[in-house]
Amino acid sequence: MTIRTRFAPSPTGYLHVGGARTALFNWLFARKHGGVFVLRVEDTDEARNTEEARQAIFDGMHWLGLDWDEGPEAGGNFGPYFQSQRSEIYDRWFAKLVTADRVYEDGGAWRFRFDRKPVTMHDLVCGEVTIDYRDESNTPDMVVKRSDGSYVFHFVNVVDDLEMEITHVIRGEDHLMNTPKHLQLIEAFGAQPPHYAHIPLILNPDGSKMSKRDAGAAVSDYPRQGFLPGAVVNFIALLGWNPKTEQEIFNLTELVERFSLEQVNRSPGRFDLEKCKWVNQQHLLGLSVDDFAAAAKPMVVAAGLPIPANFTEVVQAVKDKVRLFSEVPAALDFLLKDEFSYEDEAVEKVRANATATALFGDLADAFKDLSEWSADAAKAALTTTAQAAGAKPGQLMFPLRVALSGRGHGPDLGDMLKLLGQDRCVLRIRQLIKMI
RNA sequence: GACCCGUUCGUCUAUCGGUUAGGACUCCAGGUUUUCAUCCUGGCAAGAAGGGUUCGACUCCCUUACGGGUCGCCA
Repeated sequence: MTIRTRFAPSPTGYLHVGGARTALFNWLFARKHGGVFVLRVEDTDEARNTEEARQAIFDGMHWLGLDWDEGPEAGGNFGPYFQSQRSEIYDRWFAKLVTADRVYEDGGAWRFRFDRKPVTMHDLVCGEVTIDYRDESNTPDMVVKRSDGSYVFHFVNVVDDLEMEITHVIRGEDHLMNTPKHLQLIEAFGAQPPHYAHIPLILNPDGSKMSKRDAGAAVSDYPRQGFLPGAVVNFIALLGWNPKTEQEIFNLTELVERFSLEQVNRSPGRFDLEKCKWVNQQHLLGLSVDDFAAAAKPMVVAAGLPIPANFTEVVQAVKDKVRLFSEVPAALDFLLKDEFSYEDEAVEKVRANATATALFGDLADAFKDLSEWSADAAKAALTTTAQAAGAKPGQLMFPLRVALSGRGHGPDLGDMLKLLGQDRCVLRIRQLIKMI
């Protein structure tokens, strides 16, 4: 039996991290078992569907690297994969309900008559859950066909999972109470239900439900902020699932190898952006300089900074010092232009450093007198200047860093000396002298 | 309100009756780096509460509290 999973978003808003994780778990499960991952668009709500939303969801899936074997763009033998194009199929299944006398008209709509008995589901994550349908007040017969003739979610969702031969339905816990309804429908059809696995929801840092507008909610924000897709996948995979090892950084292949539904947690997790950034940094560390430069370039351009011929070299200097691509422009702006800001705190430290204030003039002169400029030559000049005054070279290094970059943190000093060149270094030291 | 599900450091989590309750993020303190970052070491920090069961409970059961979910001609 081939395992078949599906992700079934409705195009009524952007792809959010909860949906992305649901898609990811379905994808991982299918890949892990050599199965098929289906994308189905649940666009039965004509009033709320938008083409933009549909596109945003596809873009998000592509960006995350979650390719689907069947569905829009991919084709397949169980199409069409847009529910709006499957009316005839639904009509056929609805007729079965009519024949079996399981639906009745109510105000122009059709309701499904529940079997009044306890219904137990065997969830792969939640275990056994029983809902008692004898309590009619709590489980009123549900509408399956609207008065305008269209079908509602519960009906089309169940029919399509059956029609598309889905073997495992992995979805958010918000669907847990829907499942007994779906089981009743499937029983009325005389069909075999798929396996179900309900995964816990993702919450905001404060524990409230994560929804539109919340920070980190939209998948489309991640490329904008300079996250790597692999890092986002890594992070959301670990939210509600654990690999039973102390390793925390995984690529997609490793996640596929390790994934299993038994290791999915039961309780909702809060989204911690700080840890997500850390995961991103870990992934960034493993990137080649060329790949890093290519990804950072658009950010630098967008910040209005010039792209020099030696851009890759410049980027190399900050590569291992940022957690996000979006931090790159601010991290190297002083290397690409002469106007940059000074951090008060850093300048204050230099001002308080008597050795620096006393020797800065000599250092600028020593730099200016060098016939050949290189990081090593400049460092040698710094050492000579310091020792001539009976000071340690190290005492001048932080002040020099501030003079060259305006800040206390940044690239390696040697990289800055080399990239800025002789004239700029002399100029910037003299500029700082004036400020202190 | 009714019905479901859940509850270990601030956060993500390990533990499947016997542990000094482990790891990671964050934060703090050292060290490495003559500078910055990386990195290394150390530290702060947890079983919601109350009852049982048991020789023994974070682990099993009950109650309460809290959190989340669901109760649509939305999906």
